Amino acid sequence: MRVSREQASQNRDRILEIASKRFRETGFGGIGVADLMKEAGLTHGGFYGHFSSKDDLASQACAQAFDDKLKMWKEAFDRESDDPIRAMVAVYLTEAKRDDPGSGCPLAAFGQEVARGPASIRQTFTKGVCSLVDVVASVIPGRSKAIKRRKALAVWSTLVGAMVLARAVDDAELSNEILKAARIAVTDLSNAS
Amino acid sequence: MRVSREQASQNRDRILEIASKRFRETGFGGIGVADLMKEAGLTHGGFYGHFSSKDDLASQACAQAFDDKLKMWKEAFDRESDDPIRAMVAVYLTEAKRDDPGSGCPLAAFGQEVARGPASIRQTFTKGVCSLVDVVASVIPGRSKAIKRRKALAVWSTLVGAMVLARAVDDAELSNEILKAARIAVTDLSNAS
DNA sequence: TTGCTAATATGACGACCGTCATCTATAGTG
DNA sequence: CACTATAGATGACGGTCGTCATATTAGCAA
Repeated sequence: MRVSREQASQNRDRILEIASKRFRETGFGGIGVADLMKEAGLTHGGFYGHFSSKDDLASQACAQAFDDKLKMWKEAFDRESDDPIRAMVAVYLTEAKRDDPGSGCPLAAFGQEVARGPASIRQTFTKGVCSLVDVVASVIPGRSKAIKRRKALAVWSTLVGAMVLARAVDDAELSNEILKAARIAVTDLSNAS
Repeated sequence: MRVSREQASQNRDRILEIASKRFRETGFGGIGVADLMKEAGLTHGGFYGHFSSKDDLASQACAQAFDDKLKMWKEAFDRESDDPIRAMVAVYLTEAKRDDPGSGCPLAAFGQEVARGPASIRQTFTKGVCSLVDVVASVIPGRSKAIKRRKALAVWSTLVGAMVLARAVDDAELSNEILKAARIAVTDLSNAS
């Protein structure tokens, strides 16, 4: 069943897109190559024509999630030039985002698994962190570059921690409480001296 | 090879202790029942005499990690009654803790996996979160109970997010930077109006 | 149109893992 | 001391998963 070069390229993109979403939902170990391919409308055999291993796919899927989010935040900050951090918090720390990890933040989805995973994925993840930190640092109010960067790191830490805890917790009320507390904390942090 | 009741009870405790440590290092899925038992000096066969399933062990190991940490923080806050949050940050957000997840915070170790895991573990985790939040809320300076609780939730979010990111990242300098930024942010947060 | 190549399908292999049945030897009991 | 209940050992079963060998089909170049 050979397909056209264009079709094959589209298939590859489709696999990546699906993997990027499903890995965020289930973790890298939570879904297998065969299921991923089935969701892309293919069988597992052709996988290794596109990727050299599952780790290779994981790394590329992770990179794509970061690229998407990087673009998203850049555009959001271009639109909301006054109080961008308040706008960011209002988008990030929502129940909707909490309940839809598949289209959400790769930091909150992959962090712990990346720490235990292979070097290739850690590299990709680290690059993604740097990019996201830079984007936020560029819109943080502050006197010096160093302070802006320091605050951006703290903002991401709080966002990620709150999202991780809000997703892990069993109690909807507590979960919402966590999101709200972090919204206030991040806003205060970015506006503090 | 029957052993004394006391010995059997010690064996059970030993399995739990090892699981609590190794699960924090590798995640629940990162180590198998057989390896866990081998580290306890036993074979895999006796496992189901002590626990009804691996999930059961995971839940109990998670609970034990929370109990340990709860006791640890209570004692620490009893000793350091002035500026307890500064003391907490100085203990939690260190390179040593980052590099030794096995004896570290269950929130930073299990969060993402718990969110995707079975209900039993989520329940245990949620109870642990509540306890840890309460302990920190009790030592946060603040006017009202509600504010103290809100700040405690934000403190934990920042601590967990910073630890997750610091562990995931490949670059030692960036990792230390994250820890430092979070130390400052948490201290400021607890002292803010 | 013909022949070659590339993309995917089918199927299998080996490894790992959770769980359980069965066996054994010994601690606890009378 | 004899009996029995039980902790643990041995080994196996079934399922899942990553990976690869091979077959098949059709795009693409001559």
